[in-house]
Amino acid sequence: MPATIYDVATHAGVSISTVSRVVNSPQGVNPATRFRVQRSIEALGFVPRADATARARRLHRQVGVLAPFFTYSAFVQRLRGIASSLSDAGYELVVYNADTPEHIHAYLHSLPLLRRLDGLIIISLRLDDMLAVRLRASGLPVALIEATHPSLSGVDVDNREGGRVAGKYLMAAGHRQIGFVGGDYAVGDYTLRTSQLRLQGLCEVAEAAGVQVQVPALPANSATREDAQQQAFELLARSQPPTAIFAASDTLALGVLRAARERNLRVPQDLAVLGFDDLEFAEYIGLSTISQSLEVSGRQAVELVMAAMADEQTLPRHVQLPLHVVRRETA
Amino acid sequence: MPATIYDVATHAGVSISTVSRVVNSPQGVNPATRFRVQRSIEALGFVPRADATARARRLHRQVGVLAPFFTYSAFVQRLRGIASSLSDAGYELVVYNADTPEHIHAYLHSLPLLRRLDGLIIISLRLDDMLAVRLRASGLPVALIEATHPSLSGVDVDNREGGRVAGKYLMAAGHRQIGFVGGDYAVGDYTLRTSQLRLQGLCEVAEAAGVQVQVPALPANSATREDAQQQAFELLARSQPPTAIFAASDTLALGVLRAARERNLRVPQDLAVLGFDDLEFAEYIGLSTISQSLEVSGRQAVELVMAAMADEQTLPRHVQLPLHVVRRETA
DNA sequence: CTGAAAGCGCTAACAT
DNA sequence: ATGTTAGCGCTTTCAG
Repeated sequence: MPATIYDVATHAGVSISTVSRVVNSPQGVNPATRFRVQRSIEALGFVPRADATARARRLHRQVGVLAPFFTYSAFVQRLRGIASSLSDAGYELVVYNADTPEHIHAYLHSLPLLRRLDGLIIISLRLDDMLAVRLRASGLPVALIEATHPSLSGVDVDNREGGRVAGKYLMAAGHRQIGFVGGDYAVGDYTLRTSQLRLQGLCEVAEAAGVQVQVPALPANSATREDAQQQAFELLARSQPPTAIFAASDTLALGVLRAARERNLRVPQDLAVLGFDDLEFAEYIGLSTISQSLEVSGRQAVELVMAAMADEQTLPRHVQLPLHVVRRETA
Repeated sequence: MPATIYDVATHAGVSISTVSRVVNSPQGVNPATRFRVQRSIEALGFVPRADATARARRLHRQVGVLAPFFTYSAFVQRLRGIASSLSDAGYELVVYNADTPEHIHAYLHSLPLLRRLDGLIIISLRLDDMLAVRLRASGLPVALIEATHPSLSGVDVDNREGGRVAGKYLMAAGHRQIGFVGGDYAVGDYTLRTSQLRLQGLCEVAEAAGVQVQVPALPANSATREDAQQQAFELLARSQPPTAIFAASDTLALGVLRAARERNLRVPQDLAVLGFDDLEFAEYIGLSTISQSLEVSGRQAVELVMAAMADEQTLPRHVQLPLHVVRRETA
């Protein structure tokens, strides 16, 4: 059994308060006593147990991340930012995998009551007003990533603007027939419709310039590479196929690339392909894409929860990250 | 403030013990009383606080994962398996990102003493005897992934055999000049040398068949795509370049693929490329590779820690996962 | 079947 | 400067 604060106190011939003090505010204790206690601490290998400390302080030094987990690789990128900021701040990261609406619901309702977390970061989940307000009232500091809500702090990007940026970029390269491939990952009522927004942005600028946007007839209610491939096949089979395709995510772009290869289309000469996200593999495969600074969004979210943790009354803050196209080889 | 067990007790006119009983072992409580208490629980929205319960039970329902985090995407795949098994078992997952030897050291020494975790899964870290024995003695149930040690449970694959499998596969396809591209991600003394082992396996079977293995002159002390690309360039510039390259990981294979493209080599006609890991993107890009069932390894590790948690005295178990080649388009 | 009371290992007033 | 003591919110003997 590891040593407790009582063992140290006995060993050093002082009270537990003194031991606690030399651990937490050494300056307030007599140097001689402090030294003696420190020796005892080392001799016994004493380390305050995190749970006992957490309980007494009512501070757990853990923040949670709730997300429709590995279904979408952008998650990992954001998590990387979260993890490193959190660890810099001396907090642990606990991950809640929520792939189904039921799981999400359960977590969202129990997490605040369990009181094990100092803060919670919610990724890529649309929250309705009731839930947002309830979370806000629960006392558990929250920050959103990708989704936003007036009553909760959040980081996001302007997805519609992302679509515009993509459209302008492709038009500037001379394309007059632009295809779109998209789909959102569905998690019931929590589903975020970023793909839709990106399409809207694309349409806006295309329409203004008199350029055609071709959207697959297939329902875009999924976000896998396979779906994207099918969508691309459909587009490419048309009488006047697009010369460029904007995919709503890098993962989907992979499907488009594959479709192009199977149809023996050269990229970007025969078909330009532009993704969205700038995932790690995008650089690897030379995919041109719209970067949304995923890692930064994670860091920002940590700042936001921290702010909420520091002052529960503080007003929600919203930050919008910039978007920019990363030109590589596919468009 | 959320309701406590005292509030419920008062509300129902019973003692806290009774409330605790209806929550934890309802069958031992008079149905009438139980019903009354249950009504109070619902009325007050009582949920036992996880930290208080954890403290009283000395069971936190959290297991940690320590790994040189996002440096290697195989991590994510394994984490997926861990996360889902853990959540099935009603445990939370806390992630410790340890990119530097210092961090790793610090975590390995503090985690057992902090006593916040019920178990720990350590990924891709070589532990020396002293550390392994110390961990074993610490009382914190541990399971290793990718590394193994006699005194700790672990899941791994036979990396040397992986190299053999790769070599045989490539030779069966007729290759007589096989290149190798490799490198291990370095984390000081904790560095695992799987790339080396895979190379050894390759050399074994190649030698036995009188086939040349070409290894880059560059020191392979890194594991990035860029390094792999440089290594591949070097190999391809030789007077008798390899007709196939075995990359020690899928990520490295990406670099080889890139090098091939820049040299205008058709894959697999001019150059066959075989990876290792079977990461998610391998399927996307049609990369032939050696699968090592990453997700399964995560699930297995959870089983191992759970076993260790159930009985601290239990002997360490070691499981070795099978390897198989996944034939796709690059080899 | 139910209640009283002793922990769990700390921190943080409050005393001295 | 240091010690005493009351929590923190549960679980779990031990009595009754």
